[in-house]
Amino acid sequence: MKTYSTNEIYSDLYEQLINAVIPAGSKIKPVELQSKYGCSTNTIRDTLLRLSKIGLVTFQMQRGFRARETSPEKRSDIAKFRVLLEQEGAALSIRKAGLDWEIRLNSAHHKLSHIEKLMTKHGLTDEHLLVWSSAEFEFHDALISGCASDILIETYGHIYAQFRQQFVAQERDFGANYFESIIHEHATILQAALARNEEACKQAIHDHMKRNF
Amino acid sequence: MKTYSTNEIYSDLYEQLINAVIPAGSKIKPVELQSKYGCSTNTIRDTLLRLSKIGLVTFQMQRGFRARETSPEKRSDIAKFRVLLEQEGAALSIRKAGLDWEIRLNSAHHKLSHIEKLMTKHGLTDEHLLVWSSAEFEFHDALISGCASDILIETYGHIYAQFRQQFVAQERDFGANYFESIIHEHATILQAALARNEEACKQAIHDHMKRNF
DNA sequence: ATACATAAAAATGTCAAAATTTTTGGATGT
DNA sequence: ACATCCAAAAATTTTGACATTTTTATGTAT
Repeated sequence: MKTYSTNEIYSDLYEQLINAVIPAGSKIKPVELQSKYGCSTNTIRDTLLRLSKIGLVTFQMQRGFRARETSPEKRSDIAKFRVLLEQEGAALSIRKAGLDWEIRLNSAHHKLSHIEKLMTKHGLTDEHLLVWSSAEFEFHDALISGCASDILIETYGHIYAQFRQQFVAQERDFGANYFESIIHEHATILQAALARNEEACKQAIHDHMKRNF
Repeated sequence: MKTYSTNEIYSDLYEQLINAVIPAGSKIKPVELQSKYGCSTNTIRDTLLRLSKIGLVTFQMQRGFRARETSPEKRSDIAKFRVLLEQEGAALSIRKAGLDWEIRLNSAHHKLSHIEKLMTKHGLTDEHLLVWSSAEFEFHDALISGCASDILIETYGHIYAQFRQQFVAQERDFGANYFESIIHEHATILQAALARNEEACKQAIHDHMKRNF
């Protein structure tokens, strides 16, 4: 039986929350996870408190932990807030960042684009989806990485994670043209960013997300 | 000797961090707080993890806790980010909120205004500053309270706390005209909000904060 | 002096048990 | 049937001891 280090417990729970293996809104009881991870309930509690920092888990005194609730309103809320942060981060990057940012962004898009092509050619395995998921984050993260605001980047990371948590369980109808749209949207964002066109980039970010409003 | 409940420990540490009694950047060792609060180190650890959620405390595995660092760059960063969130929250409120929001905002301003008048008449006791501090938050919180975005309101709360932490220790030169300016700025924000003038309100929020950029 | 290795001390993390609080399920009365 | 109360069960929180890791202090070689 596999033994887990604390960091592995954290990562594992993170993954499960992001991918709705632990469904949004469900109760999380340290006692039940204890046996799986082979540690004390206290270590689980500790880890869940750390996960509550990024908002994947909610915590109430004497009432324990839950995977953050979801609802159509909450999804819309998160999506709109994500747009606000990403637009600001991208605009600041366009205004202030240098060549290194362009290179970072370009390379992140290249990687993402590569995976997206694979996914349209062959089907969508869970494996692929996992790789895509992290590549997509890296692209959006790169987009705002030139904004010179640590707090914006930090917050964006939390919100992106929550966004995943809220949406992953929902849209299981990845039609073929779903990914075609996404691919095009990412390209549009990249183009506008590299052209240093603030308004076009904001618009592209908005369009990328508007299906989730 | 006073005994503390866990919630009191949380509040007490919160206050100390907000008011830089625990200076920004300083190490926080559970063992040292244990005797003061009369509990085990683990309870302190638990509390500090909860405080790290709102960003007042940073945590690194195997390296414990620190009050969040400060620097001119970080202060500027937080101030600008706060403006972004508050502008958006206020704009959304202006667009969407109803009469109840206006009443809430007006009453929060009334309370704040009352305290501010007291402060200019009599001097600035620490007592006054504490009351003012919470009234100021309530005003800004009321301003964005009609935005219908839980995540924005939640995040704003965290950022406001961090803002306080970053700035309280710094500007100890509350000149007489410092508070006069603040009073005027709050009034300007209120006026623009009640007039449902989005652009004027955003401008007023920016002007209120720009000394901190 | 500087750098490096090592031992001692301090701080942090993990655990299992005990204490506290909340939740559950059934009995009672309206 | 519905609400209320109570006791049992379950879940959560706190504790103090122990294990691990990091930091500090000291000594040695370059």
